[in-house]
Amino acid sequence: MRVRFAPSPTGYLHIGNARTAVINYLIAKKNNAEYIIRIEDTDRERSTKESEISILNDLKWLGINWTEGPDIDKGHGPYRQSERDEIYREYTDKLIKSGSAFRCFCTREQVEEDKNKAMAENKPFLDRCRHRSLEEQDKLAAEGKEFTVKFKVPENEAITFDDKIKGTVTFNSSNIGGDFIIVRSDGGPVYNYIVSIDDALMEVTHVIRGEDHLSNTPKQMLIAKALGLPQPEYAHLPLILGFDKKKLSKRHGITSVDIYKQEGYLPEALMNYLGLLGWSTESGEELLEFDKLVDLFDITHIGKSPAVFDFQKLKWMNGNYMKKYPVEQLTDMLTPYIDEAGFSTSAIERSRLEGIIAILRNSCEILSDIKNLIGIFLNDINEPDEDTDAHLKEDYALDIIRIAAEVINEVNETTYTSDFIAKIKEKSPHKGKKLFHPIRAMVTGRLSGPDLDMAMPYIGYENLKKRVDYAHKRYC
RNA sequence: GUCCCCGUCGUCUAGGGGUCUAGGACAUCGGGUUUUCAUCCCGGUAACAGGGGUUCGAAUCCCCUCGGGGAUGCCA
Repeated sequence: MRVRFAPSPTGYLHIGNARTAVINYLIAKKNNAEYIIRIEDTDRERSTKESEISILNDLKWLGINWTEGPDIDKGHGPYRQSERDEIYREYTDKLIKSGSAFRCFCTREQVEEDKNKAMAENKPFLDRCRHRSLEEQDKLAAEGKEFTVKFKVPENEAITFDDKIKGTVTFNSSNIGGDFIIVRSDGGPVYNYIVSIDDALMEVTHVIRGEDHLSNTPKQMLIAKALGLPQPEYAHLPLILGFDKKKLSKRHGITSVDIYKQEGYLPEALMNYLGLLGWSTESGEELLEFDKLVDLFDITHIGKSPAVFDFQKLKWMNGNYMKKYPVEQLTDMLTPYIDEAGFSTSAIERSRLEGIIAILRNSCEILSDIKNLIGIFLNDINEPDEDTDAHLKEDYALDIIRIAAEVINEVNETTYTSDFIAKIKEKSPHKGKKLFHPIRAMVTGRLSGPDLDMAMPYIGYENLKKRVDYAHKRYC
């Protein structure tokens, strides 16, 4: 069994494509199959080397290890379509000579007009160049007339295939839009054409791709048939949608795998989420590490309907994967984000850093969450956010601030951790929420956060005093 | 327009004629723990797109409508 992922290097790795890559990978792993990467860079205008590199990097980061690709040629290369022109040219000649394809010299306007006419009459579009003889075509071409090469679609022929996800799908050849371009006027071959050739030549046995390719499948089958090439099995994955049920795009949130990486999502969480999207396990278990995911995966379990991408659930999953790491390792993972927040981790004692992270870790769902939390410990003073500010203006909060301002001078470096809160409690007319919430707000600058008793030792007496004094000055 | 695909809680899904007063997860709400918030534990709200059939019986089969998506000459 051989599967492939064929990205087009015209941008970053999109989360929807990543899903396709992941599903292919699960299948490959499950069946011990070869996993081929093929770069579909036939769009010369938009394809870039940088984007090929970034896509490949993102795939690696996700944990996908291909067995064949641009960097690993096992005799089926080249693995970039831009390097396979000779191969395609040969097939194109073959198709033209056999009459399965023809050169079309019509202008865009002419074709548009003909198409509209056919559409209006509800008849299949037949290209006006499709009957030209080879000699005639040669003559026109020799005259220097611009042409495209088109595949001659047979009339009224049933095209059926058994899609592994969608079931049996049938098209009528008269209904797929008529003769279609396989080579552009600039000589560049078109996706729908060479995908058939490459899949066959690379001996791909199972084509698993997005549903947006479903309507292209009959064209590709026709090509393979005309060329006498083998047909792969097909499976079309339902699309991933945004919250408004429209195809997932930038306005729905993050769609670039690279950004997920930057924001501190873990590759194993993304793998889990993407791999599980569209189906569920028998037990209902959802937190599945890679091996288990592979073990339980079965493409026939994937549903037929599109799925809305649930960012919250991904975060939930990510938080769960973060919990699996020991503090030491998690600290290493978090360090870049703490630095990014403007603190110099290299200047902080390691044991102190790990102690802080042990306290903060449960409040994080993604690595970058630490950026908003770490200031609780590392800042001298934390400016209260809007809600906290409002809270600190309450009468009971003001009482607590005044008391704290006294108490802070009654404790010292060594006693504050146990006595600061205790003494406030003694003097306070308030208890419960009206006691602890103001303390939290005053000390951390926010309404929620880690357990105060746990946090105190890591805040330090000096900073505590600064914060109390600041609050006293600001609010009283 | 035409062709193809799809339609169960807000979201991901289980369920393939009776065991469905429709199950699980995320989110949400409530309770408990925490002398505070969060975490954690427990519990609740919430769905078969609509209409016709077939059948003793339909979320499950068929048809229509509606809705969404995709393809339909030089994106993949």
